Amino acid sequence: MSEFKPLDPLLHSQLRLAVMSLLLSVEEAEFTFLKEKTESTAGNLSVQLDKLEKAGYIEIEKSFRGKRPLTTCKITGKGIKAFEAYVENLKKYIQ
Amino acid sequence: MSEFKPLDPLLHSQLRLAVMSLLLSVEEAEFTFLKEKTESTAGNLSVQLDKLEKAGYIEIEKSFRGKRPLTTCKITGKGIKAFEAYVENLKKYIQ
DNA sequence: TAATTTGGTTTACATTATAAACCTATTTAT
DNA sequence: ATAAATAGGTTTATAATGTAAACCAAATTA
Repeated sequence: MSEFKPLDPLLHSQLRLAVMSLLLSVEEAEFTFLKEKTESTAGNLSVQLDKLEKAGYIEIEKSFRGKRPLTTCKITGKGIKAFEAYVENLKKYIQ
Repeated sequence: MSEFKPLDPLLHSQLRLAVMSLLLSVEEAEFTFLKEKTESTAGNLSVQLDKLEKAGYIEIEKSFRGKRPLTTCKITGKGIKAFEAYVENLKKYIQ
């Protein structure tokens, strides 16, 4: 009943979890949007996005808007599944 | 609406959260009980219990059962409040 | 043309988590 | 009686993680 399954360390991080949460609702978001919503520093966000991408939880597209770089993120199917599993496991910790 | 409040770092840790979760339901638990339920190593558990105690989230009593040392833990009012606040904040991350 | 801003990345440092090693005392086996 | 194993932990060393500060290139503004 009260079994504590391991919590995916990639998701059990405040900033990465916030990012995933945002991406779940919007399905596509710019770096600056994520930065504002999460109130993180750019450096921290950059690092954490990298990790999520390497895990295959999000996809990152780099392009230009006008002449400036633009980084766009979207969650993947794998990311959605991982998030859902994480939430299911987490619930057993918090009832 | 979708504001991400900071998650108490003391509780946003798999093992410490599991411990707090257990202590909430039983109100008093022995070291070995916590160790079995959380499937943690004694060393890790020892360290994490220390942190929870230093934060005032739990109380640790050391005594003897027969001739052997016995460590008993119980959650404090402060701990309960912190746990509840953590859960409230966390919910905004996971809907 | 110098300073500031945008949109980030890289790097260095501090914190954290974890396992391994250790410790003291007790119990069991020889 | 002595040695080996077990109980019930703590301490310490190392690896992993999170974060901010420093940095960079290009564009914009003063």
